[in-house]
Amino acid sequence: MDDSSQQREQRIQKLATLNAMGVRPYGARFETTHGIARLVEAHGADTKESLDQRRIDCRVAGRIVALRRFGKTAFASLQEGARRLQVYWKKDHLDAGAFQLAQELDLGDWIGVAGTLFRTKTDELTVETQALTLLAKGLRPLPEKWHGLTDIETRYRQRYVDLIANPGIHAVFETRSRLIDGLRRELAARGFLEVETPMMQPLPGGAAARPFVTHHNALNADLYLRIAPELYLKRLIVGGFRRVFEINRNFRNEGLSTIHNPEFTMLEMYQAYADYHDMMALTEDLFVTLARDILGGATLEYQGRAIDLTPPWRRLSWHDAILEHGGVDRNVLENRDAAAAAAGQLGLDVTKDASLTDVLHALFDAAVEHRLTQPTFITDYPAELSPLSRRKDDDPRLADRFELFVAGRELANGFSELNDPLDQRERFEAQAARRDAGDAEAHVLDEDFLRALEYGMPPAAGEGIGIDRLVMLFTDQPSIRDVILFPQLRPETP
RNA sequence: GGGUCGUUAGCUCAGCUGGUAGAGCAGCUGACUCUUAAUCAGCGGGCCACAGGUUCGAUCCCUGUACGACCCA
Repeated sequence: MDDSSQQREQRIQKLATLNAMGVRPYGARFETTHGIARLVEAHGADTKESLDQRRIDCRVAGRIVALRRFGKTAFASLQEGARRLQVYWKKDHLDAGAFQLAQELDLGDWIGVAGTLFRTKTDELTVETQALTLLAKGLRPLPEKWHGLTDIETRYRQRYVDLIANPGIHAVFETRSRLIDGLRRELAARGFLEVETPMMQPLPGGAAARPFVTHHNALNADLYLRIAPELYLKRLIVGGFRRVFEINRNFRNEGLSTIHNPEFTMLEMYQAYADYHDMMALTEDLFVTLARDILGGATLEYQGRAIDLTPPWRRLSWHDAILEHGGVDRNVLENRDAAAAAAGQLGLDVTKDASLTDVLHALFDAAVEHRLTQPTFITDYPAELSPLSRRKDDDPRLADRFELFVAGRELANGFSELNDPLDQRERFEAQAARRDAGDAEAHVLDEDFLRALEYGMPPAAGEGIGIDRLVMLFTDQPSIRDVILFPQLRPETP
């Protein structure tokens, strides 16, 4: 961490020079009249004549990201966020101290400039500097101006450098913010109340995943970072909230990949008296509204593939999807051994005690998921795989459930909520049996949740939407690490 | 967890069949009062990821480790 380089040493030397000049290399307050983005927005279209006539004075601040000196004059590009503004100074128009300071400036330094707007003879909007303030001296050289920073590891570990060197990154996170903001706004407009439920839970519930464990000293109790807020949000439906949602982090103790980060952001929403068809319609409505808002239309391109979010989206049952995309014979859906043979042909490992549903589940993941490019609701999951979902009235082996796939990835999971406390207990017990058989991801029986259901939960539908994956889709980013500012990496070795 | 690939100057990258390392940008010195990958002249900067091994000799070959990327589970 304390790596030194020639350039860093030189810049530390410069601090002494600056001090000797009476310049504080780390300034305090600096009043600006404009942020660079706002100034460019306000005056980026003004003509040379108009600027010369009006003599617009401004005070701006930014990081020097380019510096072209010509002896007694210089041009610098100041960057603030993703935007740049050129400033110009010449010896004649600065006092001696300011010019001396200007001679000591380096790429990466933060400066504040007071001056007048004009256009250069190449017609670039520029601030003619009258006063110059050093706001912060940079001690480390910036990445190269042309190729920038491309080393992926450095980009994630030192995101601050990534944001300086690749200002386009700012836009991804601006879109992320607008997307989350838009979801909050749209849900509020539909009568949903935003709530917060525990991130630290005595029992990890609401999803099939391994949790992180932590310990509370004063309570002398282990707690789990939540894998989902589901069971708490449903307790709120029991308590009489009609429509609630939560946007927050979930934590799952599993491997990392381009679509998995151990902490990720999830929207979960619950609507009393509704069913899973209502949630599918709501999802279509939310997505297309956000797309029009943020992308300007219902179509987008993701990694070279055109995707059309215009509703209605295709609905396809889980079993039909396996038939359609798995290239398997219909008897595979009913015959465990035929299914195992089909799975074997795809190179999947099938254990002896895997049930028909387990094998079909593996087939679905391997053969179907990545083929679902256009938005598709896969419906009617096996109840066996859906321990918190209501059973279908006409076939209790299936659940009133859907998952949404776009661009070959699961983006959402929703269902009509199981509100029969006795059935829920049986489902938990079946999960406990799986857990005893070695399935570390099986659900844990939550007595308090069952107690809540026994007070009566109105019929309700709920859904979780993976925000990070949604942002990936909207910003055309290939990896979840590109939409999380500080993705999880192995700790840096010293 | 398995496989493949990568790690060389601050950054982006070369480096042949094994003979102790190069470029561009950045930096330093000088010239230059409207440039924008400014230009011109000169100069510095390296634990070649780390640890072993083979060899007279290793950035290069072999083994292991660390970190990363992608694919698979």
